[in-house]
Amino acid sequence: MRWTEAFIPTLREVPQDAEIRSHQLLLRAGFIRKLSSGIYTFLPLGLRVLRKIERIIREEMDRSGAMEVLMPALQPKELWEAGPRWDAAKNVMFAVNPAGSTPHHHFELVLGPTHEEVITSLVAGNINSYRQLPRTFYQIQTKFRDEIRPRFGLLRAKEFIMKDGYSFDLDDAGADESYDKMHQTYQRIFDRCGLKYRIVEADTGVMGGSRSQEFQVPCEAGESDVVYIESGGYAASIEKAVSKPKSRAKSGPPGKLEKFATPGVKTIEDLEKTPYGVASSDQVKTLVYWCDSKLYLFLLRGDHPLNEVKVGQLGFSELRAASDAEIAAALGAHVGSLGGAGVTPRSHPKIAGVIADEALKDQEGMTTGANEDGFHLRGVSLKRDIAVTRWADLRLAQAGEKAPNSDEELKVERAIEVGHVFKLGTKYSQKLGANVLDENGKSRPCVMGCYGIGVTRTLQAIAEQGADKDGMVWPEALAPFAVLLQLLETKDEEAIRAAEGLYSELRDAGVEVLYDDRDERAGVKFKDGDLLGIPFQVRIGKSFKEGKLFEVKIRKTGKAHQVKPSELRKFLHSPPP
RNA sequence: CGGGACGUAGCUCAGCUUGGUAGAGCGCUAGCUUUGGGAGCUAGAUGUCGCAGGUUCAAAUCCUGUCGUCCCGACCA
Repeated sequence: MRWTEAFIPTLREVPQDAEIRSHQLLLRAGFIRKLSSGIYTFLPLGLRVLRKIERIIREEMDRSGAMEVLMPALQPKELWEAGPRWDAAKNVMFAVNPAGSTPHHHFELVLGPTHEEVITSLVAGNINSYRQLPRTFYQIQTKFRDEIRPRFGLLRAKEFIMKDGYSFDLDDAGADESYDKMHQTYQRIFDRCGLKYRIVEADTGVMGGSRSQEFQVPCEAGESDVVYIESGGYAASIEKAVSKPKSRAKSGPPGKLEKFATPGVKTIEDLEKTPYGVASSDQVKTLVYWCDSKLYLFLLRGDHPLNEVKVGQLGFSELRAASDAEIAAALGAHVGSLGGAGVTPRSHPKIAGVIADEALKDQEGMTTGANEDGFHLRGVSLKRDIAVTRWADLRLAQAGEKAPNSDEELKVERAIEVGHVFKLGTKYSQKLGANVLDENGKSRPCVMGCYGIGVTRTLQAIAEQGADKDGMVWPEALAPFAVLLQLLETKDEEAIRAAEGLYSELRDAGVEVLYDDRDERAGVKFKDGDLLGIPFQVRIGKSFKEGKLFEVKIRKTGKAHQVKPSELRKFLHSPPP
């Protein structure tokens, strides 16, 4: 393609509404444009990259034996109401009706945020026998979510392209096999995309299910926190991560429970300071949450943050921190002086339970609030003084703690989630009637798995991971073009002839080439060329004029090489490192 | 939805405090010069100052409302 006939609106300056590198570069290089918040147009170059990512996904999904289908974006609301997660999903779905007149549907439509319900109902209606299993379907298409806060360009958009795969098996073992196959397929896909990524144990969230892993691309601009150890023996999302706590500053012997005055002390840190000098690890932190309309106390060691996702896993569906006023009404003290000691259903009828983190089990000599403003208790024994109704892992894993399965220190890094695999079980198939008869003639719900890749998000993650100070750097498999041919001596007849000739030759040979034939100064072409990130820049300029040589700059290394025209094809085929 | 910032030319932004003829750089058009890392000079075109009210002789500027955008948080692939 000739640049002078293409649509490549590059920007010299950083667009005002782009914060992170990849978003800025995609806009500046003319790959995408924003239509509205979280809604983007793919321009020709961006679309070429998108199509290449999709092609890799299709090839690998097909290789795994999955079959592609195309499902409707418009879906009946009733289908969702019949499914297992309407309450959670309705908050992110767009409802659709004619904009200009009164609705003429008998039912409402929604724009699909994902397609588990659709595929499950398809299978329910068309697969009846265990002989028709296992089957794995996939789709690559636009999905819609009314994100409460779109951000970072394609990373969190209202309209985005996803690959979703869905497996149906007769039994659990089969589902595990399907899951493992997809897990491998995902590695092949992301490897081919040239991404460095980490596979982490993950929470299943509203999807539900029993096994789940995320494919995370380490990157400062990411929205997920990933916990891992260098050796690779453990990696989990921050929501899921488990850790061994550090030992306490001074694990006290059983002592006498004693109340002492702490005027003005409101925080764990206040109590650490003189004159009190109580290490945070020797304190019990008391948090109060509304869980499904009941108040619960959550106790953790002073140096351990609460992981709200783990609280949700205890079986609560709605969770919200109690306000100071609500707490005062229930406990008789304000935040800063709260504690679990002496709290029982009889003494505090508004408190439905005291849930304590496992790290506190059997601890003695702790310090905690006295449920009386300005007073704390020391010598607290968890066993003796606090009526814990339930023990659980409530802790947010922290960098510097030890992994659960080794003595290696955990690290935490930001990452972009590009893929997620779930073993769903029978949650959807039961609810939507995707049953088959097994070999004994007994009806059983299919055991399902689902497997997502954020395609548009992956595109930006690749841009983010590959970028350098001059622009984007695309891997050869995904670059919008393989070669950028730059004519630099725009007034030199011989150079023009050589460039035109090379352009035809490369095209005839099936090389994807973008020919920068603009009447621009060399500097402009260099800057634009580096910005786009095409792997090879073949320059016809000074060295051609002087010695009939092409100059090939390899974008990744930044190195320029003088190449004889006759050896160009060979050079491009096997470039120096 | 809570907190913060912003909305002026295609893009990046100044002007607003202290009301008085709408600005710069880049880009665009034409010409001359220049020609290997976003050229120089000359001449041009380009604006409902987000929108709606209000205050005022007079509003980009002050006030109120509203819409939009971005950032932090809650939500999530």
